[in-house]
Amino acid sequence: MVETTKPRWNKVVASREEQRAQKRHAVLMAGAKLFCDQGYQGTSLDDIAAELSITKRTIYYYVQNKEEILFACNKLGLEYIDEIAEMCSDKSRSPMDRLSLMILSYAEWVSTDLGACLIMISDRSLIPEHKKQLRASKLKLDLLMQDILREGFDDGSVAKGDVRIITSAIFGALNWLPRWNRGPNPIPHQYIAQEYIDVFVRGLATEKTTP
Amino acid sequence: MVETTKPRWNKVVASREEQRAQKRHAVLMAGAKLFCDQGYQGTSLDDIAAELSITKRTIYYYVQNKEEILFACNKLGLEYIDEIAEMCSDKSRSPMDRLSLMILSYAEWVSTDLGACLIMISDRSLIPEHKKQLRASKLKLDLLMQDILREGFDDGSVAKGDVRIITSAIFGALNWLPRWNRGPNPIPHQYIAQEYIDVFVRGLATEKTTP
DNA sequence: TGTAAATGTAACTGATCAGTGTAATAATTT
DNA sequence: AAATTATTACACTGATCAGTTACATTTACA
Repeated sequence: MVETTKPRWNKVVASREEQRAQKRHAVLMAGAKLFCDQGYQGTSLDDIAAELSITKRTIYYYVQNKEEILFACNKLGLEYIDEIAEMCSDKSRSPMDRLSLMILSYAEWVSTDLGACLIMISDRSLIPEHKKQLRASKLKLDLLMQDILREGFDDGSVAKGDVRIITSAIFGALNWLPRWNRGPNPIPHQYIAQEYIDVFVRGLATEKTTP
Repeated sequence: MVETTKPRWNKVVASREEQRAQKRHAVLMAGAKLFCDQGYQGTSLDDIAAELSITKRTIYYYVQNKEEILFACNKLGLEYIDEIAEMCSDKSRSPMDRLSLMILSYAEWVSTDLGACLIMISDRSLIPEHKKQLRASKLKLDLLMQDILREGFDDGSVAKGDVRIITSAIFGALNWLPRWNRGPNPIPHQYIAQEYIDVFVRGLATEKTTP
């Protein structure tokens, strides 16, 4: 029997403000994890409180309401998306290189609770204003990927096709990751990403078909 | 202003038993549609009733409870999975052919409400017994795809790789379809499937990289 | 025409759950 | 020590919703 240690507040030496921020963050992380495991509507604030061994009332000391937890998780998740986008915008690298980097770093991100939460949990529970705020950021990587592909078309390194569809295939494969590779013993995301890169870049066929 | 016609009962000449079956089916289809759009927990039986312009009480004339609707939808969805599996088991066709056929027919299936429902709605709301019943069938196509890939390895037509991961990439891309291609003007699934086949079979690179 | 199946009405139960009110008590800062 | 901040205990409201009860009405079939 394994003793499960409840992740209580992170007791550290820090200013009140810092502590407050850390504790709020702990609420968000617990939320993200439970939302992924049980769905947003399937997770009660008492569940989140129990996960942190605190009371529901305390949660309301850090957030206004449940929706704010989901929204804040999504905003946090998108911050890393921005980092990936920046990394993959470096035009000194070849399109294929940047595409591989994108798959690699996106696979890493989507394996975190915040990433998985953003991917798996529908934004239908967010208020319209928040939904709107997130939509643009969510599209960012998609458009960047499309740009990279077009550059690849232009310099001849990428076989032509419909960028929207190719992009949806790549992100679809990656977005599906948290649905089957969560739990106690996930396959390392680096390994998966490398296999995905292999499949998407070189394809399954051993021989190029003659057109 | 467009007049939206409520899809009421299908009034046809049929025996009592047939009508009963048809009406039950209508309940399931309405359920699948709404579950996809609003989630299982986000859909009330009153929603389903409203969709059919009937009362909640009538729904209970055709099903025992809400869970039964989801379970029945999933079982129906899996029936088509079985058909695909059979089609793609024809060993007289090449592995690559069967792989393409699989992508094509799976893309079609996942574009239906029943298919999308099975893919998008977590089975966590099902009772354990029902969950167990479905799990095996869900795995069927996955294992078949893995077999096809291994056959391709053996006859040299498919480049070697980790079958579990390759399979997850293909099904991931396809399973993601209903998340972005639902609504009033979906891109035809045949078109998407063909692009996916292109990507997965020949890959994105124009040149094979020298190992 | 009479019987059984099908559907509606409409109120009700019981459970869950988001969010609040309040007061008491810890812990931390000044 | 006093003031502020953090946390608990706990009961409560109001809403939603699955599932029920019981009766009336309609439709189809024999």
